[in-house]
Amino acid sequence: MARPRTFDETAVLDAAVREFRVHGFAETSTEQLCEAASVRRSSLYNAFVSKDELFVRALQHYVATTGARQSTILADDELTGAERLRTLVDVVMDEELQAANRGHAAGCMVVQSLMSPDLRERDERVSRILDRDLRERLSLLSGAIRAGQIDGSIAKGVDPDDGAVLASTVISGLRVTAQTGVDVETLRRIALAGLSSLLH
Amino acid sequence: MARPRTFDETAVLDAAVREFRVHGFAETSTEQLCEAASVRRSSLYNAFVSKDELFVRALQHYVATTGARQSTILADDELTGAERLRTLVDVVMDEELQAANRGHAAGCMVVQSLMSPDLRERDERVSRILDRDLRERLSLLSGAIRAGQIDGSIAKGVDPDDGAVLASTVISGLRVTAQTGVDVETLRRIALAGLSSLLH
DNA sequence: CTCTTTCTGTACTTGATTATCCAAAATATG
DNA sequence: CATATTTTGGATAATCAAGTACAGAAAGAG
Repeated sequence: MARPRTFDETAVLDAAVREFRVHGFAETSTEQLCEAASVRRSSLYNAFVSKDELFVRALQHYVATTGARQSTILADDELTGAERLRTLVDVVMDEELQAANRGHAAGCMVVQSLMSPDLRERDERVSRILDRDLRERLSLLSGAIRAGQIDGSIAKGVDPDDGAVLASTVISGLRVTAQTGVDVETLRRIALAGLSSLLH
Repeated sequence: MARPRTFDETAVLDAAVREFRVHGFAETSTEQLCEAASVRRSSLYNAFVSKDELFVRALQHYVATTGARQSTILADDELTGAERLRTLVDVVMDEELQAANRGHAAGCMVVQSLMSPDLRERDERVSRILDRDLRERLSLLSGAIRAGQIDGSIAKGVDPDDGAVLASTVISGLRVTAQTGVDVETLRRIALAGLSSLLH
C-alpha cells in the first residue's frame, strides 16, 4: 500500500561487501557505498539507518554467504577430508583470481575487521559476528579433518582443533600475501605447502 | 642557536608505531598520536609536517627496526637454517605475548598497510617501503632456507623462494589469528605446523 | 645581557563526511 | 480514481578530525 523500492536490499549488501572487503570500514565513505550500489543517499539511510548499521548487516551477509559456501564444501560426504580442504583452497584462490582480473586483491571483511580492535569495540555485534563465524568455521574445519583421519586422507597424528586453527591462519595469511601481487598459482602452491602437515 | 626540542624524535616514532600498528592509519587520530607520544599538537606538526608524513616515517622506522632484528636472526651463521626460522617464530610470539599482557594483539604495520590499497595509492612511498621490505624479507628467508638445505636441517625438495613466501604468509596469518585471542602457545604450535614442510 | 631563532601551547579555521530534512514522486489499496 | 504511505532526490545541517596561526617561552650566540 505504498511506493515500492526501486532497489534490492540484497544487491545493496552485496555492493557494500564489495567495497568494505577491500577498503575496510573507515576508508569507505557513504558516498562510495551509494555509488557502488547505485542508490541515492536517502534511500540508503532510509533502508539501513546508518553507516554502522549497514556495516553490521554487510558483515553478517558476508559471513553468512561465505559460511554457507564453506559449509557445503567442508561437510560434503562425497569428498575425503583432504579433498575438502583442497577444494576450500580452490574457492579462495578463485576469489583472488577474479579480483586480480579487476586489478586488485580480493580483500576480506573478516581479516579487516579482526585487525581493527576499534571496530570490534565500537559495536559489540561486530565482535559477536566474528566470534560466531570463527567458531563455526573452526568447527567445520576440524570436522573435515576428523573425517579425513577416518577416511585415511589426513594424518592421524594431528589434533583436529589445531589443524583447524592452522587452516584458518593459512587462509588469512593468503589474503594478506595476495595483496603483494603474487600470482595466484604461486599462492595456491603456498597454501598447499602451509597445509602439508595435514594433507600428507 | 635556538631553543632545543624537549622531546626525542625517535621516541615519538616509537609511540606512533605503537598506535599505528594496532589501530591502522585511518583509525588513529592525531590526538591519539599526541597523547601516546606526550607531545603537543604543534610540536608534532612542527617536527613531522602532517599525519601522512608521520605515518611514512613511522612505517619506515617500523620496517627498519623489525628488518634489522630479522636480519640478525636469519643471517646468523651460528644457527642452522631451521633454527633461524624457529627463532624468528619465537620473536614474533614474544611480541604477541607482550601485547597480550597489555590486553590486545600486537598488530602489524605491514599487514595493516598491505590490506589497505587506499593507503598505498595515496602515497607511493608507502608502496615503495612495503615492496622494498617484502623483497628484503623474502630474500633473507630464502637465504636461511638455502642455508638450511646445505646444513641438512631443511628438506632439499622445497623451492627456497616458495618457502620464503610460505614463511611470510604464515607470519601474516599469525598476526591475524592472534587477534582472535588464541593463546600464544597454541599460536606457536600452529606456526611450526605451518612451516612443517620446511622444518622436517 | 640582549637578541635571534626555534619550539610550545591554545585557540581557531577549514575541509570532509556523516546524517537529516522535506518536498515531490510513485503505487498498491480501497 | 483518490488517498494513504513509503520511497526518492536534492539540499542542508551537524560533526569531527586535520591542519594553521600566533603569541609567548626557552635557550644558545654574540
